[in-house]
Amino acid sequence: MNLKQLAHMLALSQTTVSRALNGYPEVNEETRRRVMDAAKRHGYRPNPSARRLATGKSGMIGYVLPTGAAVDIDPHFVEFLSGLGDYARGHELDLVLSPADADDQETTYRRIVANRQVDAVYISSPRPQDSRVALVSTLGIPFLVHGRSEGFDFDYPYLDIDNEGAFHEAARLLVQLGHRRLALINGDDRETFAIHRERGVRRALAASGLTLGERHVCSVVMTEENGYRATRRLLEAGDAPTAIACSSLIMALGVVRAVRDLGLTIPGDVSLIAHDDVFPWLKPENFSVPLSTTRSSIRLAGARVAERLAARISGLEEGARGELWPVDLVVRGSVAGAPA
Amino acid sequence: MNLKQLAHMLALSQTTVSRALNGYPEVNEETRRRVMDAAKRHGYRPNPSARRLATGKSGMIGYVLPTGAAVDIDPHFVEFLSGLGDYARGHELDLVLSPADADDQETTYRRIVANRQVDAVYISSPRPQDSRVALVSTLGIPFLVHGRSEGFDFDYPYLDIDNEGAFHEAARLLVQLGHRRLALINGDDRETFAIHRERGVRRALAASGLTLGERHVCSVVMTEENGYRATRRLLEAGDAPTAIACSSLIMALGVVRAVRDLGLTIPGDVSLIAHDDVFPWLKPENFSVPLSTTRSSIRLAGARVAERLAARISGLEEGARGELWPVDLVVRGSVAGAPA
DNA sequence: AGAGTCTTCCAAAGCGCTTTGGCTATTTTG
DNA sequence: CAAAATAGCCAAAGCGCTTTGGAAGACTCT
Repeated sequence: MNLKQLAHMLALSQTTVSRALNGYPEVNEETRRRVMDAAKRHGYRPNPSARRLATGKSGMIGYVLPTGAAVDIDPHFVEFLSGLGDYARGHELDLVLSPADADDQETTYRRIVANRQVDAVYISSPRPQDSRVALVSTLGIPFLVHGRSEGFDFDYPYLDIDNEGAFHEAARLLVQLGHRRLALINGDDRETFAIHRERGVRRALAASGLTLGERHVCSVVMTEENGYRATRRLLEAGDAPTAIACSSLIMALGVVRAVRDLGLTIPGDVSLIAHDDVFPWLKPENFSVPLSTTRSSIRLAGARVAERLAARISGLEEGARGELWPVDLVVRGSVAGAPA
Repeated sequence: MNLKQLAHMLALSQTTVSRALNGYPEVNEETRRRVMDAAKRHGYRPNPSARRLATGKSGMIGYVLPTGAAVDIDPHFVEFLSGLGDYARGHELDLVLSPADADDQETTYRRIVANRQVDAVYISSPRPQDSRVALVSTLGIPFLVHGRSEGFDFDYPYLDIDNEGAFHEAARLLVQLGHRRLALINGDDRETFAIHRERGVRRALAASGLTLGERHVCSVVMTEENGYRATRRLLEAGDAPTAIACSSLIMALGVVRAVRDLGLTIPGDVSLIAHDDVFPWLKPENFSVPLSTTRSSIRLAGARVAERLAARISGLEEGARGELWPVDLVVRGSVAGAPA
């Protein structure tokens, strides 16, 4: 059942039927009702390929997926995806993932924009001066950054959580508890979120005249193993920290294991606060010692990103609106006063 | 730069240019060279929307993503996706995720097929008599099942790992070590993989005249917390098992925590074998006691699924070819002889 | 009553590609 | 050497939708 048939069956022109269905004003309400009625009755669904060719709109949002033999997709991605799905479902919005060589994403961005394969894209895990952000904003496709870049002379729309604030709060709490030597086990410090977190910790320390020792901050891919190694290194050194801030729950698993392996305890010897993106399959309250966390649901962020992208596509949202979500600090058993 | 312009510039018809580029035989090799050359020089890329309208092919593979407030996407998915990406990248294959209400995926399948939005789909986490498999095979779109369904009177193409064999081997090893009371902490037993694993364990036990006690098998969503709870329940009961087979590394985290909480040790009091899908961020050898596992890379499976789907799209693969991958049993420190 | 304004509809021209059905040389065949 | 086959190209017809530029009729206004 296509437009032609439907129009013929209604003894109307394709034009009128098309306009009736798409809500154009120049069609009699009575006629519109007839058309919509017939369309529903015959299960007419406009062919998206055709509509797309005619309008250039695809009804999809895009994501360039960095891949490569040495590249692992972040497990956070799946939760973010759940959120996207929560919104997209029921809005007939599909998501297209375009895998690209992690070292050359530009080609892919250009392709999907030139081909008008998607109506909007989002960018995640941005870095300062992220070339994707610059590229996409010149390409002129609606987009949204999940996270923030930095160092541009232009603004752009984003959704980010207050990483700096979160880690500032976390570090401030630890300092208040008497800790003088903090360590930060961070994610990849080429990414903005990690930079912001470090900034937060440093700011809290500075407020009490403290600093983050050179060897007390490390930046690694967020795996359990890396959390373990970093912790061993920190705690086996001379000026071992008495408190650790950690950028992910998965790394925190490694931290906990390392502390135990060394015959130390949390929070007796070491206090620990980690960031929690709220996974259904790994919860901080279920750690052997319930973990204090800075908490922000990445799934909710995914839903909001989808919602805003949809708004941008339909022109409801414009401009470089930035949205910064506060982060909860949830205190549980893994923090205590500094050991004597 | 579109076909028309390119044709005009070459003083050829669109027909000839199109045929030259698409490798049709009825064009002079000399001419073809000229055309391809010009196309490359001017960076001509056929408009996919137009091609799609004309041919009905989209160059994308589809996946219906079950979503819902109570539905969590499996973290395994992200690794599978990495694998898909590994293949798809460089083949200009995009992946479209169509979020659907988990309780009504049929509508979405029908939509993407009717709209010819994708050239092929894959189905994951199938159950016996899975309605998606039946549906998709009547809809007549190329597809591949990752995992297996059961109980159909027709065959279908799939890629699965030998779950039964894997858990059979694991259980057999435990029995050989003298264990008499095994327990299985399984995933959702409405899914085929879980059924097969249980079958494998039972078969191994039966071979030695043993059985899997009713209360020694449990089926839960594979989270750390559920692994913990299941283990507590198992070990605190009267006829506590001396060995546990566990369907995922994430659950195994909970198992380990529960064992420790009860003041028991692995493998002194309890032996443990878990299934490992090979995550980069959580490795069995890094558990406090290195974990014995049945190992099969889900990422490799993802790549193979993409490869086979591509083959099916281009007609290189046909029929109901099933592919069953063997699973490695990797023995590490978490298993030992049964306690006296 | 005539001019001007709405309202409601339509024919036809795209969008950019693939594919069908010829048409003209050129080569092969009996 | 005439007939048949082949190679190489093209014009035009789709694919199914949106949108432009009218046009016909109804209505308002002076």
